[in-house]
Amino acid sequence: MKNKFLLIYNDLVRAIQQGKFHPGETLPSEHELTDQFDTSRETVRKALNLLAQNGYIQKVRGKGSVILDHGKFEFPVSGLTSFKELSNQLGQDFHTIVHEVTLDDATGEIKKQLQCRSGQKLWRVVRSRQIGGERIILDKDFLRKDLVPNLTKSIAEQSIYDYIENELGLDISFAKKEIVVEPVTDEDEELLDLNGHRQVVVIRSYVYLADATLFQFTESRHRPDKFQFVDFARRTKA
Amino acid sequence: MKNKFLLIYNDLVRAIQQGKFHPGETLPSEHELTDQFDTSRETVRKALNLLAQNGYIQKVRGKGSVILDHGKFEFPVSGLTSFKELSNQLGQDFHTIVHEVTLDDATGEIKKQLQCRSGQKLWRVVRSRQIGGERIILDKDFLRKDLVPNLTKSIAEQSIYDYIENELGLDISFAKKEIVVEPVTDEDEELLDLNGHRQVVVIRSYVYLADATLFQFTESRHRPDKFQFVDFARRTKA
DNA sequence: GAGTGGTCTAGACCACAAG
DNA sequence: TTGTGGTCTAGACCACTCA
Repeated sequence: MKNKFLLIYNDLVRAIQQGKFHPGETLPSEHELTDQFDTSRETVRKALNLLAQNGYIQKVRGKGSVILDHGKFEFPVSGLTSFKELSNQLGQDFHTIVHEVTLDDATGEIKKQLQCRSGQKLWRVVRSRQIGGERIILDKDFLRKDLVPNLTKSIAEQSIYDYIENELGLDISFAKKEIVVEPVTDEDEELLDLNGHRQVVVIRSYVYLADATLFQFTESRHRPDKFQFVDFARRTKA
Repeated sequence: MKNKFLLIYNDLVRAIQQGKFHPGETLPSEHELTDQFDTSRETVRKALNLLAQNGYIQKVRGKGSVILDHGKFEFPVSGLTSFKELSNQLGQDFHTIVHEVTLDDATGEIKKQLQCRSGQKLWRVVRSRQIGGERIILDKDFLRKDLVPNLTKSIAEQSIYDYIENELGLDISFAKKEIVVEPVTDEDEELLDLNGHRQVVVIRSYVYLADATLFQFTESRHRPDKFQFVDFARRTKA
């Protein structure tokens, strides 16, 4: 970690999580933090803006940076968290079942969605996620072969994100998601323990790298009674 | 509009929406924009960071600010958009039916969620949202009476957000949301055209003002076949 | 009036991409 | 090597809150 503003950010997050500051209280002023961290005010402000973006504080002009009650909300399925990170956080009884790791030609809808040229090869990965003995989530991933040359069942059993970021060194940057509810398919029936449910919650994600190339499309199908999505949204100014 | 960086932001958004820049192309460099807008580079960067946050561009070191295909995704229920704004955007056949505008004592779960003192009065508003002749959404709002002294059926028929922001001058700033799927209640049966559906998608929102006071709790219950949520998420750095 | 955060400046040096 | 964005600085002035 070499970025000064990230150091400050992490310091403050830790301090808040350790309860050194309590919800409703204010952080030290920007001027004080500037002195404490021996830096410039703009750098402190960069760190504070990150804290605000992530729901730790709310900056109030004339008053200070107010600590928010961040802990009240966990973020189990929010943002770009991968399933592996999730299971670590929740520490429950998780298991991944890999049904398919194949290499196909890009066709039809998927091809259009991934903006592929003709002849582009795509990895197709199908996995069930088992939680507490029940298969709750069906994940169907499509990844561009030119960006991810090798993919094995064992990688899919661990974390594909881990592999992509740490082994391949690709930088996953942002995603667009759509959440809808749809009737169950035959595939859902086969690969999930639906418990009589006739609909699933479907999260379709388009995942981009830091250089703005779209490289993955994921369809994540959740049994509705186990689905939760948490979101923290700041209002965009006109 | 007096903020220079917002001026630049709005200029660039307009230019992108008008197709003066196309997806995949890059914006003029920060140095060029600094000259064009006769400002400092940090101010240009503030505007560009806003564009990136809102999914218009992706900044790539060494290359430039790449235009993203923003238009492919509409944002019908994302963020803090109110129902009124929605109907304007979609230009469909919308109608709001107000069932209840009452003043209650804060009690039980709601009281805890809004962090109220004893004796705090709360507005309780119940509305159905009719789209294309069908009652699709049931909105139940709870607002703090001390912050919103007057609320009428006619305000509830228009936009409560409008009233709060433009009439009362309160500054709605951010919200925490939870999305889950739940079985229908008797109230849902009565106030929605469920069309046989046995479950609804429930969005619970906690809405905060700019000074970090929590002032509203909303439960928005959607018929699943008409529900859609769209999200643009940037990865948070460690 | 003192203290807070919000905006803006004019420079500097660094890391990365592409020719 | 040139041009790009990323970080950082040391100041300035403004808008707001609160005593």
